[in-house]
Amino acid sequence: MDDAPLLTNGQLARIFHEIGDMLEVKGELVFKTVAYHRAADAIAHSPVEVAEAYRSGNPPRIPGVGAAISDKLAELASTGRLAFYERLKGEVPPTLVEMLQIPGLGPRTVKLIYETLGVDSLEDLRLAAEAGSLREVKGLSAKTEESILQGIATLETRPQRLLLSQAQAIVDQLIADLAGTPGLRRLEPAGSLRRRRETIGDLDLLAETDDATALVERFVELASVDRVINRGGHKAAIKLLRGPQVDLMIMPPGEAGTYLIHFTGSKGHNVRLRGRARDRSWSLSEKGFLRLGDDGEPLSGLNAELRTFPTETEAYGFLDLPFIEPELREDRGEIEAAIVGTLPALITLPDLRGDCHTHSDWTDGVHTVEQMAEAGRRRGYAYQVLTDHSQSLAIARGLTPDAVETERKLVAELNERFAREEDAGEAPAETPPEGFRLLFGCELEIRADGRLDFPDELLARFDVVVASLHVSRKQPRAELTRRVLNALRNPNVDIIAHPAGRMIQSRDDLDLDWDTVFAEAERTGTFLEMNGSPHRLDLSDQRARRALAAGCRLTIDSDAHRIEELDDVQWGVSQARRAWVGAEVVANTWSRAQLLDWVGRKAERLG
DNA sequence: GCCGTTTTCGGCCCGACTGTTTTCAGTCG
Repeated sequence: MDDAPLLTNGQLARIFHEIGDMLEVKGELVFKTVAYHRAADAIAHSPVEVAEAYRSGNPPRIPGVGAAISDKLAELASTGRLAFYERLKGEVPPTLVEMLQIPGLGPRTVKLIYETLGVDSLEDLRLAAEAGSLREVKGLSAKTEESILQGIATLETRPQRLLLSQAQAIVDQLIADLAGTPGLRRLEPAGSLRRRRETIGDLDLLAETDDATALVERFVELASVDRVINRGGHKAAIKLLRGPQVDLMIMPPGEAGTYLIHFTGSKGHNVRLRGRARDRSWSLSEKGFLRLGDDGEPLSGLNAELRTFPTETEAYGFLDLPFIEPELREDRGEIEAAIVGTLPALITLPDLRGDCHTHSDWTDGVHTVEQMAEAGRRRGYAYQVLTDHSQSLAIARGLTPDAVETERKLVAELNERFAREEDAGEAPAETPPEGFRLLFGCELEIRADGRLDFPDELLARFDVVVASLHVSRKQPRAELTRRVLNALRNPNVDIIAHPAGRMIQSRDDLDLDWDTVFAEAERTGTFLEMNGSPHRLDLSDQRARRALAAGCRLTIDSDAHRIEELDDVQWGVSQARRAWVGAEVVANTWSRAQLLDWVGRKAERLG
């Protein structure tokens, strides 16, 4: 059955999540359902193509996947189907599982409503709630009906997840709006925003204040609030108008360590930390560490012992762990690395000495070459590569070879002025000792037939060539891979820009043979870009980590089409940190001389 | 269903809020 379609990790994960959901509704043991969800997450995050590995007879060891689920994976890999899954779907109507998505409605209640009233779909549930028949079910009331109707409405208007950049803007605004609340000492974001995930669902805010009542009051009465989800003495949750849910948590002063860890997550990371605490006879929660007795329960009364810490570093230290950067807290090996002392030193924004991918109004950018260069100079860069599009990308008004020559002259003139100003001590104060230069490059289209968009003689005259693929994205894997390999093997191509060609939440990754691409990028010393545009973040964190493991070198670029977008490198740096990337493998942390030397010797490397 | 230099069986992370409740289950993060 090797001709059965090969399921992606995402598809496999969806199946196991669904199995977990169905078992929940069936009333199966909670730990069993959790095991399926855990396994699904692990498969989704696996760096290898799981189905492919199973089919080739080398099933990888995946934490959370034991004998039973491994058998099911083998069946799915070889036949594309799973008898157990088909049978479950016969027992539990899939529409019943949809009901779990309603906020506030869990498996127990869904099961209860199904068994009492026979309601098995969202639409039936809405009709039953409107007709007032849910209150006949024991334990449910008119209030429950109301909240279910509210939940269905929320579900129907649920916004997509926010891009990291959008979430950051909302949080910045909230923090500004809450600043000046009486007694407020400290207010900062936690959750997936702090971990710098590429998309964000809910927002989390942590506060220290002398007046919790005043802060909660002000929070739930913000002008941007759509409705208040809940409010207590020390926490509250709101839904913003046309925006996400925001959770506010108030910490006792001086005890932020475990609160920050708890509310930053991820869930998987926290579970691991609690297990480690329990191994040492402590129970870990956001409140701190509680000493456990011989019975495994926290000591109470006079014997109770609570340890709290003002900082995360001290809280991790209590578990004999070094501080773990938020971007690493995904339970993807960071705990193990922390234990043996091999956590990476992550790249930071100030490490960047240049930007290798920027545009101007000569093609599809907004600002002039000079404006873009001046902006890069004021950022303190030593270089910025101007990479306007090549001729065949008509939609971006790609440059002909003649236009390239004219633009080259303009760049040369600008650089002469920069050099004069540096010699005269008139350059901006931010200018580094090596000075600033606008390097001349292009964003070279990899055409549908695999050929490159400029002849080699012209390509050889650019300082840096960035190649990318915008057209015929739906070709079969072998075809697409051949196009990218052709670019990698060209002695003049220095960087592959946004290698996966994805747009977050709207366009899937190119179907490439990634292992082959990574191996060839490593062999030829061609950089793979981590594109900082918040819509792209391409390579993704997981792909970049694989590239790193394959020995590839990277760049982190803005792909700016206007001055303000030069700041987008910050999102690229976040993504790189999530991929365990250190500064040394990122080419635009190098000096201008090092970078130009490396790209100048590609022909040698090709042999 | 998964997992193990303290266990191959018996555990499996923790607490706040909500609602319908007279002491707690369900849900969520």
